[in-house]
Amino acid sequence: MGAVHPVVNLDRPVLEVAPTLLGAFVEAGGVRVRLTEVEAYAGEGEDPGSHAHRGRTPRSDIMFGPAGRLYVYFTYGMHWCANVVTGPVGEASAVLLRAGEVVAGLDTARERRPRVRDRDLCRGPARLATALALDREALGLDLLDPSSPVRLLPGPHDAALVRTGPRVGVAGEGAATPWRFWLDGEPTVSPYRPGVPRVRP
DNA sequence: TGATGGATTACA
DNA sequence: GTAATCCATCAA
Repeated sequence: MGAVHPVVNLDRPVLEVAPTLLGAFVEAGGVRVRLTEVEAYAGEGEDPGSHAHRGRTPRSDIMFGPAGRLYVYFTYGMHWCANVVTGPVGEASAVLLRAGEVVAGLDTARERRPRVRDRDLCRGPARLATALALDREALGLDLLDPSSPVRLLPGPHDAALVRTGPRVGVAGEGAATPWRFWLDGEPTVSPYRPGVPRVRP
């Protein structure tokens, strides 16, 4: 069964779910993070920036599964990034956890990310995954299961502070959609960097 | 089977 | 500004 008290109903369109995750907590590896920045990624054919754009593959498979699962992927040969799967089974979508504020387990987070200021501990998707010790081991975990090693917990959400804009690092058609959401005034929100358009020789 | 480039980060 | 550094995906 699903969660007794889901933080939000994740089994809805990703664009509705994504902004409501701001202010919620993710807890893993002894660290709790308050989410300040996320991005929505939709499914097959709808979103050129999505891993599921070209349909179901071994990697994107989990995005087609039930909402509330953790999707972690490896990129640039060294980094892990974490997503929350959303929407009904058969429809691929997920929310990338881009940044947050460490609100518990600060010492542990500092050990995992030495030599950076506290506000930079989770300021970026791969940094957030590192601070929470998320990697392939966490792929597919149920975030709504209270006994899960990685959990999504309700937190105060102020809709008036939500801002939107284009996603970071997404180029091409997918760059036009303002599917990045963040909380205004939060120092932990990552700096914006436009996607580099793919150039053909 | 080989080529390509990435939802990034740290450091010069 | 650019090196680091695997692997999913795709073309053949």
